[in-house]
Amino acid sequence: MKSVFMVAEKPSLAQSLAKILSNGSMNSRKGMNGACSVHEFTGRFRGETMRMKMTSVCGHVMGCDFVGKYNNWDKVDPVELFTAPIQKKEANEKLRMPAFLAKEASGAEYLVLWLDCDKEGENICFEVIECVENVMTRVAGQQVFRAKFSAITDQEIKGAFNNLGAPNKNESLSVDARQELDLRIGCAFTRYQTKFFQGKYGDLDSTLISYGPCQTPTLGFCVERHDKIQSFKPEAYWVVSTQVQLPDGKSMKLDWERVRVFDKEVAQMFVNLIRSGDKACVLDTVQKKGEKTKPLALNTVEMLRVASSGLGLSPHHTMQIAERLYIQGYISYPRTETNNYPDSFDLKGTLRQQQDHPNWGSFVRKLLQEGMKQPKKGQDAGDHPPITPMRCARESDLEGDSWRLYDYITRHFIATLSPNCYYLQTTVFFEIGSEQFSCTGKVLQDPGFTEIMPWLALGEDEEIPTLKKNTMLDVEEVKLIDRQTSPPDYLSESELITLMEKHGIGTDASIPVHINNICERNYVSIIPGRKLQPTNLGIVLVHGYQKIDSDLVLPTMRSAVEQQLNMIAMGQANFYEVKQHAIDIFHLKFRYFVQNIPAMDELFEVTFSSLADAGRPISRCGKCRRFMKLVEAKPARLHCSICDSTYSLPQNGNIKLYKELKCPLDEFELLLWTTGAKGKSYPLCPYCYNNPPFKDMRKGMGCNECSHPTCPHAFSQNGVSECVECERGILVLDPTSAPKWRMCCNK
DNA sequence: GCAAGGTC
Repeated sequence: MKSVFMVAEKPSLAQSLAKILSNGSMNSRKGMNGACSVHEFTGRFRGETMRMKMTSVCGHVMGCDFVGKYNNWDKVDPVELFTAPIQKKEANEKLRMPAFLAKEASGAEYLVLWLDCDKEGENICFEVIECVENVMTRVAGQQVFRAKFSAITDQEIKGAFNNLGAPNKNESLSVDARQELDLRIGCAFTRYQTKFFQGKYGDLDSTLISYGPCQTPTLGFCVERHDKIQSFKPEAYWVVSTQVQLPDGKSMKLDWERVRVFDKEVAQMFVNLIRSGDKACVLDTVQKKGEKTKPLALNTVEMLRVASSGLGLSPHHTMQIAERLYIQGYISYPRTETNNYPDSFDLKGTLRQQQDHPNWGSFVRKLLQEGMKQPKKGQDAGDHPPITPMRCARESDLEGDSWRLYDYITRHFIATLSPNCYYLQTTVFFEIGSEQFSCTGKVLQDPGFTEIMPWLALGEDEEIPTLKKNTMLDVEEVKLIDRQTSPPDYLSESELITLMEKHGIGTDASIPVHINNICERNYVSIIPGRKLQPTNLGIVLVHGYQKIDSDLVLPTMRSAVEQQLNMIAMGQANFYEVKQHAIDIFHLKFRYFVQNIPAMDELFEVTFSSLADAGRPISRCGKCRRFMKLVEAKPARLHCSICDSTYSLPQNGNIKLYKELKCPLDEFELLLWTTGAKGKSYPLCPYCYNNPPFKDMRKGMGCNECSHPTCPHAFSQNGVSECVECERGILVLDPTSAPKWRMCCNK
């Protein structure tokens, strides 16, 4: 019997697809890599009964990187990265994906690709083909097919299977081009900046001064807001505050139709005008029905916004929690752009799962009884259905933030099927001495969905009386109040997400990563209310780009590049030409940036202190015998101001002088690195650590004798260690025993 | 030690 090999983008999808295509009768087993499952069944394909095998990858099979020596920061000038050779390598070596695919596809006559229907998915199609084409059985005619589907429903999937096409090479090539561009540009700028500024300053407090086409514009948004705050000039303005007495004797404040004026004399004139009319005359009373609409079905970015502003959770943390809730079966797939339920979605069934819930069961039962409402019509991006609860969980089933996120997702889902919130709005218009005023009040009529999302509820009822036209009221007060305009606040995380989405910076899956990056690199700090306040480092970076080449930080840069790449995807432009053109432009931009780096450096100079001024003396240099300074700001390193040399150190630990012992090889004083909780420690020579003394020694090399992490031989990465025998001598690696190093005592 | 994009 012939066989068909099928591949989805992720394990969960392979399972759903196999279930549909096999009508629920399949044999499943774990694949050899432990991550992917294989589902087998028999079915009909091209008029024949065949063996079907459905499995998946885990996202991209391959990634790209520079070849060998170009990964060495010390041996390669970053400008070479624009022309350096690039290779594809396994995205995750542990998964052994190419081997797994080749093994499972072996002998199959047909390949059906069920990867996500976007450009990345198209690119993964060709990665899969590359892995399996040589192990398939050759038969006449088309052997490789592409399924195009827009929802994971019976009808859609079976329809796609009966109407297969071919993978789209152009779309895949546009992804190849993007990967290569991002790699060359990002790495060239990052390495250059990092080396330049870390070689000069001691208090940057970031292990990396990175640049990227997504992270840098993301930082740009935060600094833009900071600049607005800094350059804000408060302006004085005046408002007229008036109060009238109602027929029942109560007082009521009125809103001035002019709201405010920016000229004191004009304001005073209005006050005089108003005071000249002793009564307030009712011009009209208008009543209208107001409506607060329920939310759209939940997609990823909306979830991230709400989690940040409402739950105080970072996007990165939110995705980690959502991922876990998904794996445990509590919610649907959490990465989706779609905020419209597909027609086949079992809304009622999903709602019924929640009807016995202690927190919202009674609301759900009432909703089911009175008839749930149609959800609002949103956008279908063709990826996954909106994020919804998949089974009922109580507060005791989940912990802390997991519960809070599940609680939100479920309330949001219920709200999308609830009625809108209705209220009655009454506005009374007044005239006092030819100036107009009004007063508005809202009275709740039906809370609708706000009952399940109480934080969106209308405020307290503000009932105001309906007053007949021409009613005259006493004016109790006419006051001139002086105020000042206030600066905007720092950019909130949820505003940032909106800006990124609007400018096409990052994707639903990568937006949290970019935001996390600019926090971890210490370009911004999170202040209360999850607002992003740029640090000095973040500010001088962005201002520096603006001085040298503002394109580098412009939010339009990413979309401009993507537009070019879309030409490749649509077959309207040649892959090599477009890619080379973009590389050439950024190559020039890079050279220009390097030439003009003093413009950015001027900003660094006034903000940061030089390496020579930073740090505290700790140990003697083996060359000049003077004390070197330990620079403790990230990345921790040693600096000898006499030799003007910097020596990197192991990170994330404490560095102390080690018994004032000297390295027998180079006379540098030894240091002891210790790390907190587990109390790991080892002595090292700062020179040997950076310049391995023996051939074939690499940084971070473990024990080459027994590879045990606590074995004293593990110190071999530094070339020296305390002698385990006499505890007095120093062990050095014996190069005569290469390639198996051996320690020998110098005493 | 670099980017951004998939996903676990």
